[in-house]
Amino acid sequence: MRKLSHLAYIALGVVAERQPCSGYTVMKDFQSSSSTYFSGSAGAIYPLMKRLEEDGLAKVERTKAGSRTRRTYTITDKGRIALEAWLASPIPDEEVAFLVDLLRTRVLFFERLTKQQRRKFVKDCRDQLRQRITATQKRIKGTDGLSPFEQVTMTSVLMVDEARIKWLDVVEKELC
Amino acid sequence: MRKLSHLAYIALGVVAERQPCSGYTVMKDFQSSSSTYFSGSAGAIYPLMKRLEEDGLAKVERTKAGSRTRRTYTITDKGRIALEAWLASPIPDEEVAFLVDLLRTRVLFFERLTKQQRRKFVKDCRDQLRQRITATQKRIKGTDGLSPFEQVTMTSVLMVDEARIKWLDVVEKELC
DNA sequence: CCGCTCATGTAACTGGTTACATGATTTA
DNA sequence: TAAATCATGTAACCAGTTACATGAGCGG
Repeated sequence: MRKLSHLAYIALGVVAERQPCSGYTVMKDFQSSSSTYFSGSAGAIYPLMKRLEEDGLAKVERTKAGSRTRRTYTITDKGRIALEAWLASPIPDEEVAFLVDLLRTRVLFFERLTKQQRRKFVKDCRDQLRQRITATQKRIKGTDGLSPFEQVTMTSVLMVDEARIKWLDVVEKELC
Repeated sequence: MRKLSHLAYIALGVVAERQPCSGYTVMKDFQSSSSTYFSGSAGAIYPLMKRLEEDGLAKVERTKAGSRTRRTYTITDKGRIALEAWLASPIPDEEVAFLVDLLRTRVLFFERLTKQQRRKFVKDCRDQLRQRITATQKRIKGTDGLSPFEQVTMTSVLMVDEARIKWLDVVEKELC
């Protein structure tokens, strides 16, 4: 069986959680996720769902709706095993290290900015992060029916954003 | 002019910093970077350098070395303007939000793991993060000739990793 | 019946990836 | 002089992206 991408594993996890569900459900899940790494575009999800089915990780039930086929996915035993193996497998160092932060990247080239520009950058980022934090807090408390797993996942976003703000203080102190 | 990718801007920044330099230098810079988002593969960098030249953002000086051509890049005025525009432009929300954390993703599906497996996950992650922190600290202090910009950038990695460890404490408390 | 959301899909593209190949130069 | 590293590149591939198209079904 071909190696699964991160997108594939996450999609499989979504199916496991929300089954029986449509590709559309999976797509919407990605789109409403607080992480923006995957856009959750139709062009990514629908072919992926097909692949999951081809690989026997999910099974699909087809129903007719007028001229169209409606597809409802459920996870198979094979899919469950693959998902759990992924979840329980030792996390490779590269995955632990796989962190992207586009703010950090820009500071690498701060040399080319004037102090004013740097201060503006720091201020803007701080404002945006604060907004994001408030929004995330609201989402954690406000959304009912949020599983503890989803809550803790969002807490991660919160804590990392707080760390990023603290880091901005360092940036300001050291480089402005 | 075509829109530049993140990789392109970063590469342009590297050229600006290290010029005159070869594509190989840029490649090695990516590979030794503490961020693993880009692999810095030859297949990405060399075509990219060509694109930068085509777009007039970098200029290249060709010298002969035996049967091969050696290329030395420097940034052009146009390139400098593009780079500074990128650096000084307001950071779009999506970029602030563009954070990937593969540990977080897994916890989303923690439901499928036993408490033991969860504890193991937390322990493993914590160990790996601690190692990473130590390594990063060493790199900050140990590497001589590290610019303050590079130092602060690495500090970001440090602070975020520390936040991730604290988050793991929450995971343990709430979910194990 | 209009507009919105649910739902499914495809075509063209893009910007990466891995893997391979090979020559030049330095150093032990 | 052999091995390592510097240096340049390409071919095949792949998993995403955007943009487009279209139909079903429901509420006002």
